[in-house]
Amino acid sequence: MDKAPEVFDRLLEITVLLQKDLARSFETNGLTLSRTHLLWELHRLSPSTQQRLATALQVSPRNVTGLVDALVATGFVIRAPHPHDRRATLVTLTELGSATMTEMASQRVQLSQHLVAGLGDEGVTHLVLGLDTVAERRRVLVDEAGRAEAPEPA
Amino acid sequence: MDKAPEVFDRLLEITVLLQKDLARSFETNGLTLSRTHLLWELHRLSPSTQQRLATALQVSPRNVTGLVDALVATGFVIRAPHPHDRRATLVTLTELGSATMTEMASQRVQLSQHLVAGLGDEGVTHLVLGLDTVAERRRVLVDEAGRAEAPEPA
DNA sequence: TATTGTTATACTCTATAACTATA
DNA sequence: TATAGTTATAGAGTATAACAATA
Repeated sequence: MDKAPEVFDRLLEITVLLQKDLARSFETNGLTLSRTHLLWELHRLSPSTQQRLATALQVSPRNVTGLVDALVATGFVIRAPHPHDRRATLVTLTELGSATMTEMASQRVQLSQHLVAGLGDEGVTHLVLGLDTVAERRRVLVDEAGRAEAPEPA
Repeated sequence: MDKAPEVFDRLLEITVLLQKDLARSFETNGLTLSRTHLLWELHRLSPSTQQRLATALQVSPRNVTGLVDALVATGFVIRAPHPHDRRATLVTLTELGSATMTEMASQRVQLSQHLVAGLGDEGVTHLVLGLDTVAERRRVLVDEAGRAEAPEPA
């Protein structure tokens, strides 16, 4: 009974569903998945240039321009000139943006606890260990593929 | 050291990365994530009406029309009239589509095994148990939210 | 010369609404 | 009357390329 072959499919299926759940819940706040993702990174990165956000999100600078435009229009962030580099813009969370992210952080903690309810401390530890292993192995694979100049995993 | 609060974030992060990896590898075959998703469902559902695909993918019928158009144009599927219902269309994998999905299935098995390498049989069992628990708990949450008529998890 | 962000352009995914042809 | 699929329309996300201002 080797269950390894199914791991990837289960991981993908669960998270696709969770993402759709999330997207639906964001709509309530007038947010989309991509915009929320940016906001979430900004929550960590404090005031940040768009360049930095583009790198963090692994997305084109042009894309960030559009997302920030929308978030400015809806009042979640503001643009301000960079104090030392007049080419750059600093994007900052407004109070609304900040409050929304704080709220979301606490909802995520709650959600996490719901999701693992019934596993027990040991079960959770095993799950996290498993997820970390997967993340690490993925990184190794990507590195190898990158070095071979031939992206190949599917 | 309660690790439960992080479970959701880790799950999301890993799968977002895996999805991007996947999308990149699909490009090699002239496929996108959504089109591959449809192909993957079709691999299970044999000849299928577009309506059924729309339900399986949780997507609008109009959307399926577009995806199938693209897959027909690139030779992965064909449309054929439904034998008993002249309103409906049956979508079927071509040899190319079928071969591509078979190949992908085997690549996913390989990828899965890579991803859990180092965990050991027991570790894998724990991981799968954890993922199943999460999936089950999510289902319960969605049901509850649905009954309360107020989608609420975040 | 290199970098930051923008305008221009284009493609994909997605949705709703109105319509056609069946059932 | 209800269902299967399409046309029409629209908005969001994404990318590349060309360009402006600045470093």
